[in-house]
Amino acid sequence: MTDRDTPETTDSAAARAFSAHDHEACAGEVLARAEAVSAARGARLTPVRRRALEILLEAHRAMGAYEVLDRLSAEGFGKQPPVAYRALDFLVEQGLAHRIARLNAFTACVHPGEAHSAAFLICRACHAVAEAEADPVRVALEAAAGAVGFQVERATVEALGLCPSCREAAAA
Amino acid sequence: MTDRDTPETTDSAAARAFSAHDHEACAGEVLARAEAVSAARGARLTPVRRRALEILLEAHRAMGAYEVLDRLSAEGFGKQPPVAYRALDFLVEQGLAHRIARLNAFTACVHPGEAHSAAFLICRACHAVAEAEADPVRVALEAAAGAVGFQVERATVEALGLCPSCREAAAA
DNA sequence: CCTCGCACGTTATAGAATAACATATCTTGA
DNA sequence: TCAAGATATGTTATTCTATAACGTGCGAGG
Ligand SMILES: [Zn+2]
Ligand SMILES: [Zn+2]
Ligand SMILES: [Zn+2]
Ligand SMILES: [Zn+2]
Repeated sequence: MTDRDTPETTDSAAARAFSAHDHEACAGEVLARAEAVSAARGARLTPVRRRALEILLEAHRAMGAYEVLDRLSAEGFGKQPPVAYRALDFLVEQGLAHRIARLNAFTACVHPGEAHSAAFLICRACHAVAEAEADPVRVALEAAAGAVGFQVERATVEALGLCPSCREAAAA
Repeated sequence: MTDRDTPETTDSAAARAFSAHDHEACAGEVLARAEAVSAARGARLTPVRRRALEILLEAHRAMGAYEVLDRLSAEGFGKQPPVAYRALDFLVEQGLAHRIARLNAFTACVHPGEAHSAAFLICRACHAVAEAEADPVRVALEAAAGAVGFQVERATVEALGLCPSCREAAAA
C-alpha cells in the first residue's frame, strides 16, 4: 500500500461512520496509516498509545478518557487517569485522534497524516461521530473572523443532530 | 427604546468585544434587551438569574460557573454549585448567554432575542470572547453535513486565535 | 559503563457538573 | 381567601473530568 494514493478513502470517510461497512478493514487501514505516519515522523507509538488508538477505533464514536482507561487497565496497563490522558494527548498531538469538546471525549482520526480541518457530526440518538470535510466551513469562519481583525489558529466545529439512519427511524 | 430597531447594534457587536468602547452603555443595552425578551416571553428573570447575567456582562469574556458562583455567594446568594449552574442554564436556555465548550465556561449573548447562530472568537492572549455572525459558517456546515445525510440541529463553532490588539502586540 | 531523556506508573488534588432532597414562593382556580 | 400545584432556591453528597508532582525503568549516545 503506497502512501499518497486513494483519495477516495478520504472522501468517503465521513459517510462510512453512518453506514454499514467493513469496519474491521476500515479500522485496520486507519491503524496502518497511523503507524506509517508515526514512523515517518519519529513519534513513538508505544504499546499503551497504540492500544488506546485501537480502542478508539473500535467504533465511530467518541469515548471518554475514563472509559479508555478502564479498557487499558483491564489489559494490564496502568490504572490511574494520567495513563489514559497521556496516551490520548499523544494521539491528539500527533493528529491520530481528535478531542470532541462538546462531549469531553475523544475519537480516532479517520485519515491521519493528511492535513485537514475537521468538523464533527455527532448523532444525538446513536452517538455515532463522523469527521466531515470542513475546509469550506473553515473558510467561512476565517472570513467572519477576518472581518473583525481576528486571526484564527484553531477551530472547533461540532454539529449535534441526527445521522441518516436515526433520522429515518425517527420519521417512522 | 423600541424593540426591533438599531440593526447597527447587532452588526458591530462582534467588533466591540475587541475594541475600546463605552462598555457600561454596551452592557446596559444588552441587559435591557434581555429584560424585554424575558418579559415578552414570560420567562422569570429572577434576582439570582439577573445578577448572574450582569456578572457575565461585566466584560467580553467567558466565566466559569464557579467564578460566577463565587461572585453570587459573596452577594448573599447560595454558596453551592447548583445555584450557579441553574442560573446559567436558565440564561442559556433563554438565549441570554452561551456556553463555550472549549473553555467549560459561559458568556453573555450580545444580542439576545434575535435569532442567530453564533461563532465565538476566543483570544488566547487576553481571553476576550467575541460573538461573530455565523450564518455563512452554518450554511457551509449544513452543506457538509447534508452531503452525508446528516441533519444539523445545534452547532458549536469556536475559534481560538489572536484578537486584533494582541496580534499587533505580538508582532511588535 | 554512565547518564540523559523519555515513557510509564503511582498518589494526591483540582476543577466541572449533577443527583437528590428540603424549603420557600409564586400562581391559579375553587 | 385559601388550598394545591408548579416553580424557584437552597442544601448535602457524589460523580465525572483533568492535572500536578514525584519515582522508576529503559534505551540511545557518549
Ligand atoms: Zn469504520
Ligand atoms: Zn444515529
Ligand atoms: Zn461591551
Ligand atoms: Zn486578545
